[in-house]
This record gives sequence, C-alpha cells and structure tokens, in this order.
Amino acid sequence: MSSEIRLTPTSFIVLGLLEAAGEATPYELKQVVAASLADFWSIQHAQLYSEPERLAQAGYLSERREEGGRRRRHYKVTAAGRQALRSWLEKPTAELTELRDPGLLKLFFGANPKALAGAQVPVHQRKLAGYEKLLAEMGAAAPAGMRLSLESGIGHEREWVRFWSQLVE
Amino acid sequence: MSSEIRLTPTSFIVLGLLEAAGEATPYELKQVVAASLADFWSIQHAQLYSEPERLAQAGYLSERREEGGRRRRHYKVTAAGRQALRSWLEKPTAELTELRDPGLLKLFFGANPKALAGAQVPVHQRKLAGYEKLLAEMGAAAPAGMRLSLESGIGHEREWVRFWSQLVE
DNA sequence: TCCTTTATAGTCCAAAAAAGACGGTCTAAC
DNA sequence: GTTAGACCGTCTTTTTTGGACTATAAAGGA
Repeated sequence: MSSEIRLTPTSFIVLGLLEAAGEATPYELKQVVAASLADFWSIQHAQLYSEPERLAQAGYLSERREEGGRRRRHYKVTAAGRQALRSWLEKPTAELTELRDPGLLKLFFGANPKALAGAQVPVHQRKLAGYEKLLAEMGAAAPAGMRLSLESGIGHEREWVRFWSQLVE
Repeated sequence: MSSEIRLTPTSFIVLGLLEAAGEATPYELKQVVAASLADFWSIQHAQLYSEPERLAQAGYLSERREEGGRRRRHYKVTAAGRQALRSWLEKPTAELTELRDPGLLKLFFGANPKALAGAQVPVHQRKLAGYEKLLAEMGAAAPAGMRLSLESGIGHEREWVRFWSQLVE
C-alpha cells in the first residue's frame, strides 16, 4: 500500500460517495453518481473502476473481492481515506468555478445568438424543471449539502433560462 | 496534410482565435486567451503550442516559420479551417453546461457551509467587479459575442455571490 | 561595453481524464 | 433450453492537465 498519489477531485468524489455508502462496488457508485453528482460534475464511468483501484493501492480504500461469479470488487474507506476526506472538506477553497458551456463558446466566437438561444432555452428549462421536482421530492432527511448544491444548480439554471430567453426575441 | 483528426472544443478555440487574429503565434494566442476566454473555458498554455501543430497537420491551418532568431511559428486559418469553424458555429448546440465548482463539490459532501461561503464570497465579488469593469470599458466596437458572453459571466457571478452570501450569516 | 534582470517565448514529460468500443455474466420469460 | 435484455466490467487511444524546465530578447545599470 501507500505509494503516494495525487488526490484529485475525482478521488474525493469516490471517497465521499464511499464514505456515505459504507461499502460499494464501482457499479453502485456509477448509479449514485448518475442520480446526483453527474449534473454538476461529470465523470467517466470507467474512472469509477480505475480510481478506486488507485486509491486502494495508496491505502485510502480497502478492497474485498467476491469469490465466485462476477468477482465484483467492494470498496470501503480506510482510516487514512477518511482522514484525507476530512482534511479536504475542512479546508475551505477559494478556487473558482469552471464553466465550460459549449453554447457560450459558440456565442463568443460569433454564432447567431437567436439560433443558439432557440436550442438552449428548452434544454435549460427542462433541466430547471427536473431540479425543482427533485428538490420538492427531497425529504427533510436528505443531507444539507445535497440540498444546498441542488439549490445552487437551480439558481444557475434560472440564470441560464433568463440569459438565453432574452436572446430569443 | 489531411490526416483526419477529431475536432474538439480546443480545436475550435484555436480556429476561432486565429480567424479573428488573421495570423498569430502560439504565444500571442496565449495572451488573447488570458485576456478573454480563460475566464470561462480554461486551457493549458502548452496546448496552444500542440493544438495548432495538430490542426496544421490536418490541413486546417497553414504554418510559417521564422528563419532566424526564435524561429517562431505563425499560424493562419486555411479555407478548410474556415469551413470547419463555420459549420461548427452554425450548428446550434443543445449540450449543457459543465459546472465544476470545487466549492460546490465540498458543499455536496458535507463541508461546513459557513466556512466555505466565507472563502467564496470575496473571490466571486472580486471576479464580478472585474467583469463589470471590463464591460464598462468595452467599446461599442467590441464583437457582440464577446460582450454577450461577458454578460452571461456577470449573471452567473451575481448568482454565486447571492448563493454564497446567503450561507454566510 | 558588458552584465544582469525581467519579460518574452517555447518545449517537454508524466499523470490523469475523456471518449467510447468491446466483452462478459446473470436472469427471467418464453 | 435458449435467448433477450439488463447488468457489470475492461481496454485502448487520444486529449488534457499540471508544472518543471530551457532558451531568447530587450532594457537598464555599472
């Protein structure tokens, strides 16, 4: 164990999800990501296989492999992993957002605003509606962080709808 | 020329900037990026050296190399390049934004909202102020797309300030 | 003139991530 | 039994990131 590795956002996503889940297979992580995180931090499914392996090698996760059948790997956060996650969480970051909006990029380079807006408005509206539905369904039991990041997403989607709508007319 | 390559957002950034500039060296592209695009689509400076090379090989750019001194490479968009850029610009995209905010990620995983907000509010305020200054200074001559994407950035920064501020108290 | 500093300009490499093709395994319904 | 479809995992290639490192030119001082 414990070859030192660089801990990236991907690492913390895996650590964070596993800490919440207790124990999980990459496939299960994949489901969770799709249901929650994917909306604001996309991640390749293959990485949910390779990253836990990497983390396990460095001692942040423990691995249990099924004997028969699919020989699935089940991962669990170790003390070292928990420690790393904690100290990451505790250090408030001043880093700024990365936006990466393909539509905005085209706009920047002179694409027709109206045409672009026509394509963007409906998708953002749908997204917004989806978020709001999710928020409404979210019980009081849901973790605060989850609700807050969802609310942030809603704020930004509103902004997108406002922005593109104004370009439509 | 003309081994086929995949055109990525990076490719279109280079094509778009070069089309606007007429002719430029990677270093000049680097300056332009830093002054405009970097705020909403970060790009590694090394890529501004490798990507033009790739594009030139595929026939989208022409290259002229200085004889003496630094032997700088100057790139220019070819007809094929212009064509590729055009057709990319014309096709309105329905792709969604990627957000990638490290702070939001921490929030999601349960970091202390107040502490995070304390770090985030000032940087977003600074960013917002910077954008607004830029917009104010931007002459009427500036391309519409540039102004619009700046305005979009302002909208999102306002939203960030609003969001994090509300978590401070 | 020569030297030093600072800005300018470019290269390189290892690690990580993206994109997406591909291949197995299980189950349940026919 | 077999087969469709869902479940689950691996692999390869290309791109991107992060950041160290080097070199050239210009400007100002000794």
